[in-house]
Amino acid sequence: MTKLMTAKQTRPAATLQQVAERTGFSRALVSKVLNNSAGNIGASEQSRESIQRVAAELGYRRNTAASATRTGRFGNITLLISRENRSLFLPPGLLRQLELQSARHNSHLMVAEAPDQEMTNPDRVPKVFRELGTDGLLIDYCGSIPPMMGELMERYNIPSVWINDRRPHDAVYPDDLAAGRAATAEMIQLGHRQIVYIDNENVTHYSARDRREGYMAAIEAAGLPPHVITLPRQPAAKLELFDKLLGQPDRPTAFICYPNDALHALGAVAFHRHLRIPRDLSITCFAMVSELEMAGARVACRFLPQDRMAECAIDMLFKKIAEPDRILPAQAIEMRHGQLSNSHAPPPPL
Amino acid sequence: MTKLMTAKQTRPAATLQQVAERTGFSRALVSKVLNNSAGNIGASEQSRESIQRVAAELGYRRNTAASATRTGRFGNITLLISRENRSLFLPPGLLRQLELQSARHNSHLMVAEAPDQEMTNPDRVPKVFRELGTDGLLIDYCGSIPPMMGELMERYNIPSVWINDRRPHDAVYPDDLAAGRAATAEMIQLGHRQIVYIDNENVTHYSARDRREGYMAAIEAAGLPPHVITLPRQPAAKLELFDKLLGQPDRPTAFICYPNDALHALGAVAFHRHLRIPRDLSITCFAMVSELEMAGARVACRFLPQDRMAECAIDMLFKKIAEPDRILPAQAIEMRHGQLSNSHAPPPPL
DNA sequence: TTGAAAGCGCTAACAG
DNA sequence: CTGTTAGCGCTTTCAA
Repeated sequence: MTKLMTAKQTRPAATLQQVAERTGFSRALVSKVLNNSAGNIGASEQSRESIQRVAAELGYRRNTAASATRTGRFGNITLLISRENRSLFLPPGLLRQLELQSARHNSHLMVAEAPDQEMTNPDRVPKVFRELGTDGLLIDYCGSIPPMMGELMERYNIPSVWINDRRPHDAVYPDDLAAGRAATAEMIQLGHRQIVYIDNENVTHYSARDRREGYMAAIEAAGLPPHVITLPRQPAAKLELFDKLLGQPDRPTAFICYPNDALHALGAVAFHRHLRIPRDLSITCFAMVSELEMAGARVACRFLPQDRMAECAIDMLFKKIAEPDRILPAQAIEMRHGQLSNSHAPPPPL
Repeated sequence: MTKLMTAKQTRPAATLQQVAERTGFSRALVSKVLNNSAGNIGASEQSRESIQRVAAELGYRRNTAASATRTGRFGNITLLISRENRSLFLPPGLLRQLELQSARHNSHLMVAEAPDQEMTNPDRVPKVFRELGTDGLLIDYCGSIPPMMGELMERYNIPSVWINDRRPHDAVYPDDLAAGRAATAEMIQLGHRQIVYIDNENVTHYSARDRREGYMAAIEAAGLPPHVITLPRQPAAKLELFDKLLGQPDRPTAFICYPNDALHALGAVAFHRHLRIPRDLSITCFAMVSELEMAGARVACRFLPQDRMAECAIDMLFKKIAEPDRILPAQAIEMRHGQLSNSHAPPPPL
């Protein structure tokens, strides 16, 4: 008689077998009642009740692994994130929304780090590639995919959806172009003629490029002079730059920028020069939240609705899992904005 | 005539069986060679080579679920995060470090949201509780645990480690008390006598309390007057407050604060009043990075080393998984700091 | 409406 | 060193 070492650690959890024995029904029936979510007919009202009662009593929990072994569905999807910072975009809110949406599909969410560019050692390939254990991949990897990873993905052909990367198919990303254009158009609409776009210093991501291009498109369509500034690195230099800009007689009246360093340096200078938001200066910025605070003012932000993004991506992925061969068109998510009146007003008479 | 390949099938990766057939060896041997990470003796050099070659050829990948079914180990751990924002602390860096450490143990990292306080509907209990499918739980839930969750955890008794919550056992958290004390002590050491502590407005987390207590302890030990300020909500009010403070003849010379709103409002006012950092004003703050930028200056931060935190937590969890009954003492992670000289100096002669 | 039986793919014990 | 055998817990026919 072989004694199987069952990992004893975790379980006061009963098995189907045990529930079956206690109720007097077969495992098959018990399985149907407990784990067949879709209208579990095939058992009488009485039997069902009794089975459910006993299962609850015994603390039955389905063994995910066994179920997966049998059905071929693992009941989880994997969020693949880049190990390189510049290729990663994962605000906590997005992660949570992804989890939420994943749970709606009764699926777990796993997180795995994608291998580095230089990785070649097969031992260091992440488990998600080495083993067969996930139903689909949500790839959050902006920029170029490491060659090895591409190979692996081709080879194993796991249903995948890309987020945050502009690809023609199987992708979901924010509509940064439209966001940049809309942000600029609003300023123009209000009457601004000197609209400065402040670029994020160390960003290579397509989103930065797209937003700027949106700005350019709107500016050019209105026949206005474009004014794009790349922020210097030195903290003091930022202040100097803004101070010079705002000290001109023909100073800019509107700014579009990324948050943090740029925004706060601008805020400090504006405060120093007694320029009030939005009376003397209109500002908008891109962020993950609807508004930010900046030296005495609230600034309306153009932000990505993370819930929409997550819902779209996860739904697409499950469609992909259901029909792996079908190529799905990419979806651009429209960005939203906070209360514009907080930081938008017509330009002051100069 | 072979059938045309139906477009990209989710090719069922080869099984042990198939590799066995192709090599002529038994499944058992093949399994030993391919999946027994620990020095796979039990097969001759030749056999091993042949098996590995064929496995690679056929694209064999172990089926995680089947393996788990057999061994009772799922090969994943779950990060349980709170659905309520105020109880969640999960900077992206921490998530990645957790994944990294998890991978070191050859384990996947899953993410699940903990149920709300009021949740009672058993259908909405997350899958991680409903099913048996994870080896351990990393609980990131600061504050009081929802009663139902407590019940579930008691009942199912999954090996768990708490992060970010001060518990006597099975927990890993930043040493905020020491951080608050150290931050204050450094200022005192430099000769500051008017040291202001700026509280985070809407924080109920123990960390805020601990840091403040650390401040109080250091201040009292030095026989200095404590000065704790809670920031007002209105953006303009913040500026006013700082302006009043810094306008006094006997103004504070050092600040300890949380980043963002407080820091930037302070920065704007300091800039306006021509107070330079650190010549006229010393500042330190708590953050997730070693330094922050603030109106023309770099501010040294006291920050949590996320890699240490993750390593500690994950190692503890795997210890717990190995010996579920053993109660492990909690670990406080010492916080680190950036380049102090950037924002620390002796107080100016007033 | 119920149950018997046949595996899913893998691994561990035990022989040879 | 290698193969045989017996399951892990679950789901799915198929028959009663």
